[in-house]
Amino acid sequence: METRCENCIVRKFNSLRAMNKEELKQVSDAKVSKKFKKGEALFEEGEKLNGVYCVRDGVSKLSKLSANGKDQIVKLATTGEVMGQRAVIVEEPTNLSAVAVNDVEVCFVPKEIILDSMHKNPDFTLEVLRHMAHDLKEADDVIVNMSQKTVKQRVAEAFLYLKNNYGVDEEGFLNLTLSREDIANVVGTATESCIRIISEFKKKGYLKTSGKRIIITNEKELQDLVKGF
Amino acid sequence: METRCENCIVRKFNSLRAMNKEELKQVSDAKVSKKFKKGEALFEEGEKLNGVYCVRDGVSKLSKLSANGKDQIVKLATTGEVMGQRAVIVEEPTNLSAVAVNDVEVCFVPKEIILDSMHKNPDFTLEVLRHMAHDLKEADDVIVNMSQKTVKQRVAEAFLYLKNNYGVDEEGFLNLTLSREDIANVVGTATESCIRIISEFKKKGYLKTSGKRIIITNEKELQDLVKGF
DNA sequence: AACAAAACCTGACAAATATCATGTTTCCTT
DNA sequence: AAGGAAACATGATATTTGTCAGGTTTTGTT
Repeated sequence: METRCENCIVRKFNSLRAMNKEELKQVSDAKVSKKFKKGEALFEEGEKLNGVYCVRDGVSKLSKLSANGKDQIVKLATTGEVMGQRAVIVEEPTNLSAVAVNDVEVCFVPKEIILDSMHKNPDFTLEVLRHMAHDLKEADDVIVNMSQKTVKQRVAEAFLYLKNNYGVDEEGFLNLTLSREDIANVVGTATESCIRIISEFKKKGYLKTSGKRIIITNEKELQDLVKGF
Repeated sequence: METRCENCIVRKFNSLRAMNKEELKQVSDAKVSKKFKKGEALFEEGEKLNGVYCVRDGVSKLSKLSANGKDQIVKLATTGEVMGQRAVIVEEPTNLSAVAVNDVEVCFVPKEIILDSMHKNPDFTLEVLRHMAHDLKEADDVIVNMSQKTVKQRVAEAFLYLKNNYGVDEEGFLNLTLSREDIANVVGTATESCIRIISEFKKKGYLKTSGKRIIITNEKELQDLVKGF
């Protein structure tokens, strides 16, 4: 397995691609590889992060606990993404928890290296800024969806999102399998409501399930539903 | 009125404070002052922005149109804040519209100057990054509020927000007066529901109104409500 | 001051969603 | 393979919220 950041493909997808050779060498020398099993927490809301987590493999859910005790999943972080950036930049405790959705492998990069590069290399800083600008736009979109779309629309959208971002296997099953509870927490609804809607989608022939694995059988109808038809 | 950016107090509150003398001179020479009356649009969703808007005075609402034709207000931008940054950085059309809530005065700064400084001055870029990181955290909080709190809680929270951020006048009236419709669009609910909740708050003695001006008469109860008591 | 337009308000009702209770299936551990 | 825990599922019901329809008040303009 590749252990030098300079040669890591994952890096191509995140802001580390704007680093120069020396910087990458520093990162490579300081980074620590960590593995987490499905369900384990990488870090918890309120924790001080001593670095960022560059995802090599697997998916993590970034969530925030609400006053009523429910987790709201704000984002799913995948191979190539960097977690914990925000907290490191503003030097505050993180506002989100990260939990492995499946087995996850990350490279932990100490914050000093990141902050140092930011002061010295404007291209890197700008690249981080672009990524954050992108995240902010996505967050705006989520806000609008949450407040203006029905739960049914949001569930439909979640499945389309899973298909578009993680794809399907040979049989057509979604590559990323989330529990009903996780889907409910993405969508911001009660688990029972989420299950009920999935049942309805099955009855209408939009979805098929086998255990917890899911096939989208009528993508068009789901899209129309999201659009409000 | 002060027209040189170097001496502008407003700047102290935004990322322009990280600019050096020369950069500020450039900004100052290139900037154009613009005024907008209450209700006028500074820019519209989908528009290409040729620069950023530094708010000198007044408040604007940043909103996004949803599929069902309702505006969702994502943020209120006040004196000292910079609008349009995100779109300029990623060089995409803006995802938000900006409309003046009261009479607004801004300085328009051409994007070339901003982008140029970002490439040359890492301190400035980092400062912009910090502001964006802050906005992103706030957006995360809004997402959680939207999905996990009731409309009543969100309305209560909106009033507390207005008090904390814009203060009250000598008589105790909130300095920033929003229409019921605007409040509904901040909170993500129907205007009628918003009005009903305000009426309820008045009956319970949490609020008093005079025309569209509002006094919070029982802040504690509103806070408890938000916390879920 | 008169008028129109916009904003505000309320009631009645319908729809969406949460909650509680309970049963079934799946999955993991031994 | 058995047992138990967790996840999934569904019904009954209560609550929340949206919608429509009709008012009243406020505001701005002539």
